[in-house]
Amino acid sequence: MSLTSAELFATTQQLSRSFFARGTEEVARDLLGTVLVHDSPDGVLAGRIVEVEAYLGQGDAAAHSTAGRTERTKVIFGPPGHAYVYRIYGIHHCLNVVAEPDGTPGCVLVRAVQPLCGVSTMRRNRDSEQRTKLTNGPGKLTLAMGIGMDLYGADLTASRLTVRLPEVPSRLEIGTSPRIGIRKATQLPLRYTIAGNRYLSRSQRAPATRRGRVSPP
DNA sequence: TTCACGATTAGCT
DNA sequence: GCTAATCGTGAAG
Repeated sequence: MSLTSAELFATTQQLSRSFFARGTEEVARDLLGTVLVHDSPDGVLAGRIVEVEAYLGQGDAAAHSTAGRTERTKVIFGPPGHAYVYRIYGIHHCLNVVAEPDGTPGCVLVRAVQPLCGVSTMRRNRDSEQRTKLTNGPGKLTLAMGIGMDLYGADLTASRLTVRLPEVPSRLEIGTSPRIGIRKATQLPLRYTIAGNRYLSRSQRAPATRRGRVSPP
C-alpha cells in the first residue's frame, strides 16, 4: 500500500528524544513498525521499518563504537535520536539510529523498510522495479531513499530525516535472530524483524556460514 | 605515507 | 555457493 505524504503525516506522529534515550535493544525492537521519513529534494520518501539490528556500546565486538570514539563514530557517543551514516565497502551507505543517553554508545542499524511513500522515486533511485526488493537491505534502502553522508548526525526528531510513530498501533510478532554479515560476535541474537514480512532482507538465516577455521575434533 | 579491511550487493556457477 | 566492485577509515610506520 502507498500513501500520499499528507496521509502519512496525518496518521503518524513524530517520535520524541526520550524514545531514543533508552537501552539499545529496547529501542531496536520498538523501532519495528515505525516509519522512516526523508523529506528529500525529490519529494517525501518513507518506509515502515521492518528489520533492524542492535549494536551495543559494551560487550559487543561487532559494534563500530567498540574501538572507541573516532571521527567516524563520534555521533554514536553523542545524544540519542541522531543518524549515524557510514559508507561500507566503498560503495554503499548504511543508516543507524543512535540510542542510549548522551555519552553512552549504542546504535540500531536499519536493515529493511517497507516502501510507503515516493515509491516511483525509489524505483528510479534503485533502477529496479520489484517493490519487495527496493529497500530490503541496508545498502538498498539508503540508495532508494536518497540517504547519504550529508545526513550524518541528522536529528531524527527534527530534520529532513525523521522517524514517526503510527497513531494506530499494530500488533507485531517480532522475530529474533543473529546479525547478518558480521565477522565478530556472530552469535548474539540482536537482529529483530517483523516476522513474516515480505520486505525483509532475508526471511531466515542458518547459523553463521562464514568461512574460517573449524576447530579440529 | 602506507595498508588492510569491511554491519553489502549483484551477478554469476 | 562464490566473488568482484570500490574507497574511507584508522592504526601503524
